[in-house]
This record gives sequence, structure tokens and C-alpha cells, in this order.
Amino acid sequence: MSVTTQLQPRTPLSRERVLRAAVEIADAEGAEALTMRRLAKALGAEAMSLYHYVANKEDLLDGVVELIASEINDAVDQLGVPSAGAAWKQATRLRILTARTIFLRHPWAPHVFETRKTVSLAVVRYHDRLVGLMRDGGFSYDLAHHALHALGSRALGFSQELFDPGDGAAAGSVPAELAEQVPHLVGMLTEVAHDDPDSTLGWCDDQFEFEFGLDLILDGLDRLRTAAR
Amino acid sequence: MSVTTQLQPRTPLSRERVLRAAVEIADAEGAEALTMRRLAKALGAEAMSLYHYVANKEDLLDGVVELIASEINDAVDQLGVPSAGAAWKQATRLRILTARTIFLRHPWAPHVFETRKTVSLAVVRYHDRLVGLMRDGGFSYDLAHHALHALGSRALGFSQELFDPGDGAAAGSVPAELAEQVPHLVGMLTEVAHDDPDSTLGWCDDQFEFEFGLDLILDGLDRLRTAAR
DNA sequence: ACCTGAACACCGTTCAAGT
DNA sequence: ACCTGAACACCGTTCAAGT
Repeated sequence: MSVTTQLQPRTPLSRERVLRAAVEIADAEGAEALTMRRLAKALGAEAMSLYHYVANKEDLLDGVVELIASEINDAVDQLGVPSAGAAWKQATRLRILTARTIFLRHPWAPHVFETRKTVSLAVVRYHDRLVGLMRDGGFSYDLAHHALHALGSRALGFSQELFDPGDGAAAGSVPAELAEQVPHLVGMLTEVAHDDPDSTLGWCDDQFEFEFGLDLILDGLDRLRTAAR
Repeated sequence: MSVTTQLQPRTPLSRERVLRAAVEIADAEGAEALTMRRLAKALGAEAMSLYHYVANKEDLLDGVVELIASEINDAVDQLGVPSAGAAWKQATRLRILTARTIFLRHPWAPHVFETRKTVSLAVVRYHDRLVGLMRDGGFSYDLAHHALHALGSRALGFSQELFDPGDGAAAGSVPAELAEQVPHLVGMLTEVAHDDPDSTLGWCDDQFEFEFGLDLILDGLDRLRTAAR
């Protein structure tokens, strides 16, 4: 028995390694593949070993959120665009769209963010800087506060859609019975699908719609900002 | 053994009964209490019996969404307020705030709505009528389409918040270390909490913030509507 | 036809034990 | 100290069998 097994994890486990492995699994196979047993196997350990680094699965997911929020903070901290006065809007817009690029790499992450019960310090820090930009634009704390609520998850760069209003847009594929029940949607569907015949499936451009909604809110806030002067 | 057992369910099971019982359990104990075994027990049956009325748990939740969306449609269908021209905005606002009252009765429902993979006909129908109101206001199908995306879940009357920017607002309860890391939020917190000293905990008024965000979007859309004339 | 008991393949997690 | 095997208390679900 003097043959030392070489297949064991060379680097010891750590909370950092556990969290990074969790993100990798979710990236590769989706959030539902992220089980304690599966995660342990990826680390060359047993499920129970993980409990030395995370209190339980909720704590694991809290840590994953903290990791991704830190990734976002790292990206937006080095933007360094002017934000004084009217420039607040472009600065905020760029910051949010930059944060969004991280979620495009982790499409499972929004759902995990939304199911957290505790607040992540990195998420709070992100919002703090956002309020900073608004203050540069002359926002009162009161208006900045309402702004955070109005933006909601859009502040971090994502918006969960209940359904895609363009589903089944393969014009004419809508059953006649359904067409009678939802005439406006069918009309909308055929017209918009007609305007953009390139897109065969899922003709809603997520990025365009995100920016449309974001600009609608930012423009509205900017109007309130100048009105309050 | 001629004694017939009187404790069995008198009324036979049905999909309708199963779905209604599911809503009752979630209302009373939260969505996590809604398991197949628990649901069966509430109906005086065994878990396996439920599979004659729902294909699986996802189908059960799909049915629950359909049930609640129908409840919403029933409520908003009888509003009957004018919606022609500029009145579209008030009509839409009232409709959305009315839909919201149903979610206030089922606080677990937003999460279930957001995790659906298939679209509910009742949800589609709700949005169809919303597009109808916008058409009354002179919206192009294109603008109405962007409007649905911009509203997102707000169209149905709820907005999931990542965190409450007013948590720990018991002014002064913020550790000095945290105060240094997020100065703007702490400043915002103390000022807004000061303005409204009544609220001891959770000083963010959900209803007010929902209406603020909703009006910001509706006002923006109304501006685009008139600009497009 | 409608319903069910036992069993299966998973979960997260506890506990007592290994090195 | 760090890690683990076996076991527990749950899940959703399959299957073959009851009436």
C-alpha cells in the first residue's frame, strides 16, 4: 500500500475553488446540474467535504452571486467615463450595458441572483456606485432611491421576460382558433415579423429590447432630474 | 367489513380541484410547501393519484399559473374604462394595478410565473388586451411590441426586486466599515429614512415604488406615442 | 375508470468515524 | 485539520397491481 494515489486533488480545497467550480458547472451544464454531489465530483472530492467551505447549498449560491457580482464590479470599475451633470446618463448606460456582458456569459445567473434571501456585499457595492453616478448628475438621494427601484434588475444588466411576445412568429403558424382569441398579438406578430424577415425564430432581439427599456427609464429619470432643479 | 369508510373524498378528484388545492397550499404555507405528497394529502388521496390529472409537477405549476392568470383576466375584463386616444394611459395603468391586487393575494406566484417554460394562454390573452389598449391610444404594433418588453413582468403587476435598498435602515445600525465601502447608499439610506420616520423596518413602500416605475415607463411610452404621430 | 403500495433514482444534510 | 462512508429524511416519478 505504499503506492500513493496520484489522482487525488493536488491543490487542497478552498471556498474560492469550490465557488469557481460551481460557476464552471453552471456555465457548462446549467444551474440544475449544480448539485453538491456533482460539484464534489468535479473537485475530486466527496459531497460532504464541501461543507467545510460552505455552510449549505444556499450559502454556496450566495457565494456564487458574490463571485459574479465581483466579476461585474471589476469590469465596470475601470470604465472611467465622465459622469458630471448631463453625462450621468451615458455613464450609467455604459455601466449597465457593461454589467450585462457578464450575464451574457452566465445565462443561468439571473435566476440565482433573484432567489437570494441575503444581500451580497458586491451587489450592494455595485448599486452604491450607480447611485454615485446619479449624484454626479445632480440627483437627490430620494430620486436616486426611486431610480434603483424603477430599474430593478435592469440596473445589473438583465431583465427576466415572462414570455417572448414573438414566439411562434413563423408567420401563419398560428392556429386559427388562437388567432381569434388573441387578435392584437397575432396582428402585432405578423406585422413585426414582416418588417424583419431575416429572423426565422425568436425574432425579438434581446439586446435591442433591453436597451429600449433601459433608455425609456433613463430618459424618464433624466427628465425628473432636470425638472427638480 | 361492510362499514363503508366515510373519510374518503366524497367529490372525485379533478384537474380543477387539484389546481385549486395547490393554490390554497401555496397561499397558506408558501410555494416550497407545495409537494406532490403534501398536495395529495390535502385532497385525501395518494400522491400517485394526482398523475391522472397533471402530467407532472411542471404541468401542475403551469396549471396554477393558468388559474391565477384567469383570476386576473376575470378582474380586469370588467373594468370598462375609456381607452381611446390619450386615455390609453390611465386605462392601462388601472388595468395593471388591478392585476397587481391578485398578486398581493398570492405573493408566491411571481416566482412561479417566472419559472414557466411554456406560455400560458391566459397570460397571452392578458397581454393581448393590453396591446388592445395601446392600439386604442394609437400605438403602432412595433411600439406596442417594444412596450411589452419594456414593461416586462410589470405588465402583469409585479416586479421582483433583487434587494431592498432600504434594508437595515434603522438609521445608525450600519457598521462603520460598511459605511465606508458604500457611502452613497448609506447617505441615501439615512436621508430617506429621516424623511419618513414612521417606517421602522422596510421603509420602501412597495406599492409606491411599483407605481413610480410604472408611471415612468407609461409616461415614456406616451411621449413616443405622440412623437410618432 | 380510477386509485394506490412499494420501489427507484435522485436530492441536501447529519453523524460518527477515519487519517 | 481535513476529509469521508453510511445513513436519514425528504423529493418527483415508474411500475405493476388493486378495485
